[in-house]
Amino acid sequence: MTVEAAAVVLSRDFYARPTLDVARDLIGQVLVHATARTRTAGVIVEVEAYIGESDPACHAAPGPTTRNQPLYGEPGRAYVYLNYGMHYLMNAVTEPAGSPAAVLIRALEPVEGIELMRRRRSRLRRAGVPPLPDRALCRGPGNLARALGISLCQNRRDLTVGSLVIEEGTAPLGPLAWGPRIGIRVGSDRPWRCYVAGHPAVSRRA
DNA sequence: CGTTCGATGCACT
DNA sequence: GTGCATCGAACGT
Repeated sequence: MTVEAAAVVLSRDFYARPTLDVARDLIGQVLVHATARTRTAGVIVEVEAYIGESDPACHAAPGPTTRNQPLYGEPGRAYVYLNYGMHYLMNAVTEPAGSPAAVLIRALEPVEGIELMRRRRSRLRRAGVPPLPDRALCRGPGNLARALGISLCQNRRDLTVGSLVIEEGTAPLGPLAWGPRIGIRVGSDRPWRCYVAGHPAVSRRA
């Protein structure tokens, strides 16, 4: 007889803290999206912090707008938006309500529902093109959203309860590294990207 | 290896 | 009308 330990879901208090602390502590936790068919899940290995109206790269930089409203709201909720017209990017809202900030999830090491991930990621590929290796399924924020089936429907969802949650991880990962955030045109001086050094699922570039 | 560039939708000015 | 918190195909070396 086998007994599985019940997964512990991260509490709201976890998110209601300084964003850089939340970013660091999210590494190694497990992002889970359960649909009617299957659970897809992966260990977080790369994140970026976006902190306040004074951060020019944060969506709160222009002040409150329709789109960035979730950033000002309750911590522990999802902030999902469409980028470049084709990719959904998922954040976890941080800091107490009224303090607009979030952590962008940039890469996962897939652990569950890998075949479903591969199906969701499969583009129109010619015959003979090899399938994506596991480490590439959730490498990059747009890719992981697609692999987990995350879209605008998940915007504002409570990450502490329900079908989209972040659970406590168990296995320790390698040493962490900090560096400038990727792909932004402003605010790249702040070293607010945190990732597992040398992990194969971490997105490249610089 | 490396770099460039087009796809694509919508929030914001 | 402008500009993205991207991705991957298509080049060049």
